[in-house]
Amino acid sequence: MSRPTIAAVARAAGVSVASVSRVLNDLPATEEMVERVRQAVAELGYVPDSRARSLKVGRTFQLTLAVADVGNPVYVTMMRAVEEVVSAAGYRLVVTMTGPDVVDEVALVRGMARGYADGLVISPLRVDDDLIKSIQECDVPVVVAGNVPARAGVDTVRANSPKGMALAVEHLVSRGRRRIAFLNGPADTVPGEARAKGFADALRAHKLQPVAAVEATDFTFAAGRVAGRQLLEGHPGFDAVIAANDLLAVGLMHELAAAGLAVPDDVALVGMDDSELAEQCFPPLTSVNLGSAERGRRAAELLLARIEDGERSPRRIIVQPSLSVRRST
Amino acid sequence: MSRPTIAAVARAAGVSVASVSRVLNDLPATEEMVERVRQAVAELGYVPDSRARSLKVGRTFQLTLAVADVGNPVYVTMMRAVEEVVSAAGYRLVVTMTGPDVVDEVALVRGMARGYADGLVISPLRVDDDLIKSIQECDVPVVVAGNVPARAGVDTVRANSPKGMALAVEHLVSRGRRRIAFLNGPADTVPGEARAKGFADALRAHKLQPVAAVEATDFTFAAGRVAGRQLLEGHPGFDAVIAANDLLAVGLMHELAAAGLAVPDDVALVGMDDSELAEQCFPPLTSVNLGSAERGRRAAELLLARIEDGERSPRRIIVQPSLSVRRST
DNA sequence: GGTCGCTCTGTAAACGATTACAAGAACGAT
DNA sequence: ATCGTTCTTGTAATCGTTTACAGAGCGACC
Repeated sequence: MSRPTIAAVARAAGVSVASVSRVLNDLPATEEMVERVRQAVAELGYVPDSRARSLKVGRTFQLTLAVADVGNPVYVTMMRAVEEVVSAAGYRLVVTMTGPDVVDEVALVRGMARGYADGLVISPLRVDDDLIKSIQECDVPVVVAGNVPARAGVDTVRANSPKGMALAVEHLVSRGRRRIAFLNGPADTVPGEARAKGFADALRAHKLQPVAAVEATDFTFAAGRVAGRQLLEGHPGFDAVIAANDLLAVGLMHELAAAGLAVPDDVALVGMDDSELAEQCFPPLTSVNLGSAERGRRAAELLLARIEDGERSPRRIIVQPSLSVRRST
Repeated sequence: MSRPTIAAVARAAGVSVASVSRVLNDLPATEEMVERVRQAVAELGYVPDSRARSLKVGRTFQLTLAVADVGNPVYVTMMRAVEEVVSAAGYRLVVTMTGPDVVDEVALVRGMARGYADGLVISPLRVDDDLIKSIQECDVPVVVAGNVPARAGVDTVRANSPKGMALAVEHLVSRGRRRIAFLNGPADTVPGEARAKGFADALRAHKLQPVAAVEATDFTFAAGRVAGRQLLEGHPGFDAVIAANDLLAVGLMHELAAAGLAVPDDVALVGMDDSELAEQCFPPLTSVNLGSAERGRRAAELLLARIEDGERSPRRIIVQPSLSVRRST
């Protein structure tokens, strides 16, 4: 009833299990042996049990990418990049969603230990000591796509949000805008915090005062609409808005339209992430490219390198941003 | 150096491995035993090896969802729905990308056998005999979110594309449009074929002639733009377009704008899938809701039920569409 | 007090693969 | 003919769990 095991194949072929295993793993064997085993395998439709295999050899040839929200198109970009690198290296990529809570992430990292995958790329929204501890204790390599303290001693690849903010502000200023508002995501998240600080610094560098700032409850379209409405009600005097990601920007865009404000004529709008959505929305959104594809690629490479050599000193890579100018500014 | 095993815990606690296992699995044991084991586990930071565990118990408590393209927002909806159901049942969900080729799907299904997961939901773009065969031979349950022949005898959940097309056409007709064009995806895919047929039938039912039809090379935004351009160049005489999915519709929307045509005044536009993108784009897109969330949910339920009882007769569920009317019509 | 029954714990056999080791075969050289 | 080398194959140990089975302890009942 149940699927054949290697023992069944051995019996059918009239050889030992060791020989079957050898043939299957391309170890030296005679023509005839190969032939007999191949035939028995084909006949029985034998497929090796990867659990047993990985128990013995200690590797699963699976890598995991954990992201908070698959609905965020920036993760799609990252995912594609990671997938490309790891599959070229002979691994299978599996993606899991963690949700916005840090406890889920900790549970994931803990559970990852021993068995599910040979490594993990995680892009956490919020970072706390528990998470860092669980990463350090994890016995499979973990690389963080995001910002964790250097003293944590883990491989990281992160974006340069402040520089990205500077690019956005500079661009708006060059377009003649001076009254710049800020639509942030939750400030208690890693990107939220970084972007708030980056925004403040960038304005200061241009000797500008922030006109208004609101915080959305999430980095989502729906939260962007709600927060966008707040922005419009509270502080109507801006001529440009920078949003902490593209989803928020697009949410705001809808509220601007509802309020009868034209983009970019009345309000110029800059998003962040330069995700597919920036291209797809209308008008196409000027967006700060924080290098999500490159971050994904580098993170994957870091992971593979660490799997290769667990003793190498941790690297911290910072990917530089660029600006994709489109019609919204 | 390496992580502690159950034997190390047993040694540290001064008990047998069986007792440790029992405590960990909540089988009856004395207060004191539980206490000693718990302590040793905490001390050593022991985490059971899930490979060994699943080798023994024959289950991994992982389920896989395989989709062609994570960039397509319709899969995001489906993913969320599947995730909700399976995690409520105590499984972890992993997502893998197959790419557009059927050979990748076959390889995935074959490889899934024995070990990686306890079940699979697959949403194939293209179906051939090899794929069906691999599904039938797979020794973990597979449910297909899509259309496969009934004689294949596999659990399926599919959308009712023809009915969806009928809704779209009906709606456009009620809005006074008669010159309806069709922007399809690749016709050699399962949804492409179904939608082409549905479109033809729906027009016939209203005694209308198709004004124009083009095929995009993919169900993507970029392909939608290219095909949208063809549509505009070749056949300018339409007052409405139905697109085979939202990404194509949005791609076309950009080309319409570039050509100076207003949506919905000059051209009414209907998408399909009612994904998040339909809400996010501008103007918001009227879209046929093919029930992706419900399909995901039902597919996950089917999978769980079959894991429970492998002998039940295969079900074929058809989810009915509805229309989400927005400003594009 | 002896026997029964019950509960708890330990020993050891799985699960299905890989692989170290040893034994046997083949073959050429002396 | 004997020996040594090389190549192939088989036997059995192993990976880290779970769990069937048996033994030990102990209170209760006749």
